[in-house]
Amino acid sequence: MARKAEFNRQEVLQKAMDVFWQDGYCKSSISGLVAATHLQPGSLYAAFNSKEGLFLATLENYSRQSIKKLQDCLDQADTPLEGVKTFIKKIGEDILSSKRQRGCFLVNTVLEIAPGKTLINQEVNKHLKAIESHLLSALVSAHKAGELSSKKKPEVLTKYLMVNIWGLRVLAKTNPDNKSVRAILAQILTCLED
Amino acid sequence: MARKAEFNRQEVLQKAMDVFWQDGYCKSSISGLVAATHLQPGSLYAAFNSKEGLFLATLENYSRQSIKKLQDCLDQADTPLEGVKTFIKKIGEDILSSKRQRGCFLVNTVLEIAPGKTLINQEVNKHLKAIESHLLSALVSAHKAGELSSKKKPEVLTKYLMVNIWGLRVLAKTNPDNKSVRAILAQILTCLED
DNA sequence: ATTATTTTTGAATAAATGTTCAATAATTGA
DNA sequence: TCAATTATTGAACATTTATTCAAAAATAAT
Repeated sequence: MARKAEFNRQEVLQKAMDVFWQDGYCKSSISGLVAATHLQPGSLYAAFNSKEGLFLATLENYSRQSIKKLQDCLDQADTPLEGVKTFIKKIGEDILSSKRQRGCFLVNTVLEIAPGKTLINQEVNKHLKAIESHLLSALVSAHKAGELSSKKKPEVLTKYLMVNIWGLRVLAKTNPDNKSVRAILAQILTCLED
Repeated sequence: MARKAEFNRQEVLQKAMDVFWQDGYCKSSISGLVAATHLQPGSLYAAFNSKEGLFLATLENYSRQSIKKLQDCLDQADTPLEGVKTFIKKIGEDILSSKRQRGCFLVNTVLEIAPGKTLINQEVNKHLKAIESHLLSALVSAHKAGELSSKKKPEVLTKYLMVNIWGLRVLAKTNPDNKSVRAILAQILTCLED
């Protein structure tokens, strides 16, 4: 017995995420978000409470998509280790192919938001840990399957890979040339090969 | 035949840098900078032209200090390779010791500012390349001195190390525990040891 | 058709933003 | 002492900001 919402939540989230991802939280204005989402301020606030609320929703949206990408790599690979390697290689391809260098939305956000116990900080760290945890379980599987040297500790390897992925995401923002990206990628992957 | 400026440029730059480094370019307000530097808006604008101008000056200030830190490591070490190792270890110590996790001012800035050909983007990339170039010459020296396996290419190694340093700087913003940082650091350093 | 309920609209609000500038103060050389 | 020159002050400016809300529109059940 009421009116239905006219907008598609997922579409709005995607549009808003594009804005936030491109310009960062602080520089993204409500008027810009209104233009991008084709929702009036009132509708935006009715649906997401605040600029921060909308931002948190887009962060969650991004995190979900990122984890799905990792999971797809793992699902399609013959072995866990191959899946992890493919995932990392894809990050490299991503850097080389995409024209606009937006890096990683989560990493951008960690560095943009001042350190502290704000909601945004808590949430973005939660999302980063979720990705790390998925990567870890893949490497634990690889370890158990004997794909990794028994000397290697999956926990350490995972954290090291996360640091390298983050570094690659920074690299993405510096207009790197193809050759460099490929060479760096090869160097990173060596930790999984011996 | 004129009045002297009352403020010390270096002190003002340092205070302004603290603000920008802590909160980012966008979120740092002129009123906050006025409070931190004890300069009135008019004086700030007379000295630096604009918020952007002041920011660029603090970036340059930071870059100069960073390069000096690297150079100090190299100067005090017995060999170029030892100097590079010390520099990287110090980044780890920095992460572990400092209470407020501000990461690296340059990296924060690359990720905050939207990609494009803005002055800020050009300058921050210039500063990052300057650091990379200093690191490269150290590794070239190490290579010539036989400290590095002749198979290794200093250029690739440098870029790889830069990516890892950037990744460490992101890590700094995620409240990492001591054990993780040390383990990651050890893993990174292996590329210089075999 | 009527009523109840929810969504949409978009103008209005108060606060904060970066920047300017005329007035004032301080210093220097003559 | 007196100009000349430069620095400092801080109020004022026009924008832009995030947010609100009363009115209007749309839907669903009775």
